[in-house]
Amino acid sequence: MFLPVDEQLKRIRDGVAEIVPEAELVEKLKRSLAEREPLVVKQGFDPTRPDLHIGHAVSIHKLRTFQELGHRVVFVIGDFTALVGDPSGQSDMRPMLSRDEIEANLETYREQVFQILDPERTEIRRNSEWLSTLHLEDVLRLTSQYTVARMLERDDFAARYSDEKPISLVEFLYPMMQAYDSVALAADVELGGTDQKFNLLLGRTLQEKAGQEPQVCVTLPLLRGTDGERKMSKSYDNYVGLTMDPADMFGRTMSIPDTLLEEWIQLASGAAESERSHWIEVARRDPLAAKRWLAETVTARYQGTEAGDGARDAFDRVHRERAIPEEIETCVLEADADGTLWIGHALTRSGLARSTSEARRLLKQRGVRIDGAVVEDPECHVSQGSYVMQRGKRRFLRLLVNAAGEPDNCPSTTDGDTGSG
RNA sequence: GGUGGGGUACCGAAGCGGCCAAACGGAGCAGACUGUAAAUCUGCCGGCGAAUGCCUACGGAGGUUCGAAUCCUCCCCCCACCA
Repeated sequence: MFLPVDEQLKRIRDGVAEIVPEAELVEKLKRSLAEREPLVVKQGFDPTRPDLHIGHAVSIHKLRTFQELGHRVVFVIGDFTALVGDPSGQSDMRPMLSRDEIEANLETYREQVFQILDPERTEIRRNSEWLSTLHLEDVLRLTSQYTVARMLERDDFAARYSDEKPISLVEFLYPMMQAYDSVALAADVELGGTDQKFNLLLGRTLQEKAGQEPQVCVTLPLLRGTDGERKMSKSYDNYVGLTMDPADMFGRTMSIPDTLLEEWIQLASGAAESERSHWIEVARRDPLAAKRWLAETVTARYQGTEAGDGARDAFDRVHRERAIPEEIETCVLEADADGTLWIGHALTRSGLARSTSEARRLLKQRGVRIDGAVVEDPECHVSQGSYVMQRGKRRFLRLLVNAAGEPDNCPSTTDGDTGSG
């Protein structure tokens, strides 16, 4: 399991943005090899957002690499902040969670993370373990180890400061806490996105002050979301979730702009280097082909080869042949007393539209089809029976209209993403 | 503690007594085009089963007015400068 340092380094380097400082990593690897002692590699995660996406996966796969190289991976859940909440009030991004909620989220994390990491060799730790026992004097000592000016160097603080946006004092403590996690674990390596660089470096500083050997920071490129602009995030709804169903995974991947292809092939496909460069080349002359390969590969990576194939076929059906998908969800709705159902209500009650007003708009804009035919008349009623109802180009539902008296039964079409911000 | 500037819809930002469900951008949704997209163009974009209609909404609570996002009072919150 203990590969030569060169070999280890090569595998670690692949796809990372930066290793600071690389020379120290080499030293650590050498020592680890000589003493047969694995390195402690940590990364922190926010328990308030338990939905992992393929952007997170970039670094989790790198953790996996360390694991395969025989090192000790510690997955740190930042539950302490979530327990306390953010008293500054202006940030609803850090809601207070109960212990039960945190436990539930942790469970969700496990399921997703162990799609990638080896459960046998992954330690999951909560930072409340060591943070909740600190006394104010400990905290004061910590805060004396860093200066405000240096804090304000951090990109987002600098930006907010010059934009006259508030920065509460606790926010200075978040990076301190994350850095202290490294001290508590005596981490050798910390992983994170490039936007985490500041926090990772702070870990080094605090470790040094604590008399430890500072950790090496390994940053990974941020995967941009399906919009091709912003970093992937659930709150922008530009993400591909690890536990999404295969059709959605495939579809969302297909929707990325061509300009993003190279980046995604590089970071999200998980393919070998030679294969990646092949498809990057293909992407230049035949983006569609490359994108289909990418979508299939990404889907197969998390859902299995079969799911990848299936998703591709289903996608082709809908988008290339403009046929209806083979499998669509069924929604059973109760007819009104007169035995019919107004199409506007069918849209709302099935979840295809958020409100009757929206349904009406869609109808006006000829965005609704029943059994493949555009609904021209916004007042159209359907009688009892089975239909395929379609909103826009890609949202389908099998609609079953029942006699009055039977309750509605829809597979809760809630894509109600309360991403809050 | 003092002085000044602010809080408007998902976000940013106009409006400062009626013409305001609120300009304009962005996001989002639908349509056209296409290679799934992107770009571009068009339309929509608080809710309510037709609506020159009703309800809800411009930080919160009251008030003045025939009429308030706009004026007054008190409160809450944010920012800057000075201390």
